[in-house]
Amino acid sequence: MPTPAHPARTAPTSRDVARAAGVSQATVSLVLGDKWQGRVSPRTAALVRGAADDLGYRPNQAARSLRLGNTRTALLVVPALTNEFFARVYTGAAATAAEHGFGVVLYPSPDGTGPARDPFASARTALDGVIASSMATHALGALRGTGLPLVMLDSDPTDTHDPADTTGPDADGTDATATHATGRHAAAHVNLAVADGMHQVAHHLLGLGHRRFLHLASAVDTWTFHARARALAETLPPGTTTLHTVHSALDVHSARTALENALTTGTDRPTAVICDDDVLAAGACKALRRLGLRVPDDISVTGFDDLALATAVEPELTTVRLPAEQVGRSGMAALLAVLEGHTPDNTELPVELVTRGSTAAPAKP
Amino acid sequence: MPTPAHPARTAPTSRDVARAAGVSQATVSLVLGDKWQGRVSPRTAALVRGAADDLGYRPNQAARSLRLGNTRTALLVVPALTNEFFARVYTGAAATAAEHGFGVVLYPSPDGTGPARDPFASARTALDGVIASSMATHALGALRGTGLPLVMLDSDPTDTHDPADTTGPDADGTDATATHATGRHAAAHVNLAVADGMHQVAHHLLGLGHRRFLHLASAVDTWTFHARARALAETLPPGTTTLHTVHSALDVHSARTALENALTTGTDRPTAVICDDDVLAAGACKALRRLGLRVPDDISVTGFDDLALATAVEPELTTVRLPAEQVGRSGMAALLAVLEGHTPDNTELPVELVTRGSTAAPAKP
DNA sequence: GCGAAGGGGTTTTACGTATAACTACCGCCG
DNA sequence: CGGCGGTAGTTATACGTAAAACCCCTTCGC
Repeated sequence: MPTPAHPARTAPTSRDVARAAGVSQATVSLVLGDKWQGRVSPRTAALVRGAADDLGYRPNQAARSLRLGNTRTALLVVPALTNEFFARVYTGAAATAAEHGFGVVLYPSPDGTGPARDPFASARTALDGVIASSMATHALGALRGTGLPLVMLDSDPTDTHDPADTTGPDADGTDATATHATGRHAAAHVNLAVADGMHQVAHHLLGLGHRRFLHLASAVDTWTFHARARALAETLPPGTTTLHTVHSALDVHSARTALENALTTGTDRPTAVICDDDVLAAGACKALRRLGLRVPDDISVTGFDDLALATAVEPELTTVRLPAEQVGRSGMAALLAVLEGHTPDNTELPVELVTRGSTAAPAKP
Repeated sequence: MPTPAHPARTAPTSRDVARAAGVSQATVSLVLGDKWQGRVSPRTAALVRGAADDLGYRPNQAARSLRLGNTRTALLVVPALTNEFFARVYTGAAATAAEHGFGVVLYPSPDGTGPARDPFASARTALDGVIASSMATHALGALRGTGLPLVMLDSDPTDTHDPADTTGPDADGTDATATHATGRHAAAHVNLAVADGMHQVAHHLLGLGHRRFLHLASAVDTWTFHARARALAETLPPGTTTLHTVHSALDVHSARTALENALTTGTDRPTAVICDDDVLAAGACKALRRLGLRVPDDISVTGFDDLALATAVEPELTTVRLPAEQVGRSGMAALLAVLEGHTPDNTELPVELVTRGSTAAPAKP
């Protein structure tokens, strides 16, 4: 066996590398930090590098962060990872982060809606910035007041006071400081063109000949869903079309019962159900089947998001494809820009209608 | 406006708290670390606490980690978060971690399969331990050699050499050290009773009268899928039953084409398709519908995992419910135990057959 | 022949925390 | 009255890194 000289294995430090290379610790730091232009000879630099990966040296991140005052880590605040959309947002954000030597740590709501005292306690590592979905209502409150750079996803772009538009000025003098604080972290916005998406859905259905619509909407009280509802209402010509709205939680079962209730108590049946989400659309399809209606022959259904679910169900869903990974990438890019001192523009990412088997011309009466 | 005495806002340190409370920094550390029993008077302790949250003091995690030599952070290595199962594993792991003041950072394969040089580069923060799914084949190689405590999820429990059972002893003397190294991080295992799950599926179908089976298996070459195949083969009585196997990637489209190919070229049609995953089952249902076969009247289908998808499709899938969150919780608990010096037992979590509409007695010929 | 300019490093310091080691004070017992 | 133990702190140090400040030697311009 090899000499067990040092049985207690501890990670090699830059000083160990220095000793091995016969130079000072400072030199190691310069070389490995690529700051040795004209300060260290190429020979010595090579020597240091050799010693470093002989020893398998990895800089201690804690020490690095302490010295540099930054952590190269961002927090992504989302409602729940089991929602495929947000899993994809994370994937995109993490990819862009990795390209810049950043990491991403998550703060999803544990149970999907809990209050969860402190998002920053769960993120053991300190943070350089935050990317937050407006749907992550469980954490928006705690976000204010932290002077951290903030990027909001799919939230009201006219709202610069960002986290929580609650309450006016407080009683005591904290008002001025609060204004100052929110002013400091120049919040950037990354939004999806959800209004345009709803436009496209509506025009698609109008073009097929539909006139009576039901909007199966998310019960989550968030800008993105308000924007969809508003866009839908504005697109449908009044007088010649009717639009009813039903709200539901974002799961298949809730959607099914919501739609069953709406249709059994309903007046004249809609010919198309427009859903805020593919999950809702899947629930809608189940409800319709239960009621003996065929999709799309008797009634059309549209979704939103283009999740994997959209092509897993039968018939496949006509839906609006959202560039989820791109949301994450753009969000992280905006955050990185803020961290470099720039003030990025708000971005709005395009969406695309995907026509599949769940929509067709309405049956002749 | 309030006096802008200190325009450059920097986070308060323990020294600031000390100054505000009129004590030394060490005292602050003692009080806030709850180590002041008999060392600091209750009056002073209260004073310190008051000053601390007046200033909104939060200990600098980087400094803390540097001093303590640990980060209270674990890495969870999974194939992809868009797989609902692993999103739920994360949720469970993060919940248990939070209860113990730990954080969890993720290392999913960016594109679902990439090689991705270094999992630890992406995790900017240093790590105390690793929890890895055996399906995260992209990272298993890099995991070996890091002396980090390791918990394996759903991998061969008899394999203690854990990451990568590749290669025998190497050429040079690294063999001894390698053995020593793997010996050091006493890998714990958290497994699912997938074999029992397959037993239950098989007995359910046998009980309904099925005799000709097709196993739509995952093409991923991993212990968990081998275990399922083996369990299935062992459960079906030879002679009176037939079992064919088809492999597919883990997405709806691949599953659909795989099954279509199998059934169109096939000999005598199976009466039940047993799938390794709900996603595969959804694909199978689509294939069968395309071939004009009704589920479950003409042919039964079973899934595995009990994802949300299982109740979103029509008919709802008979499947095996896996306690995904519990996998994460148990994995994190095992890791925490290792970090406290214990050597936890391998755990096997029970699974449960959920009978739904995709299975029925086979049609009389 | 001498000051200036660099090349090639080294020494030193700071980051914020946790804790070991030390000090000062007081009451009390022998 | 000297010492001892307990109380209530303080001072000093270490963690590993990055970088500012310094230092010495050689070369070069004039």
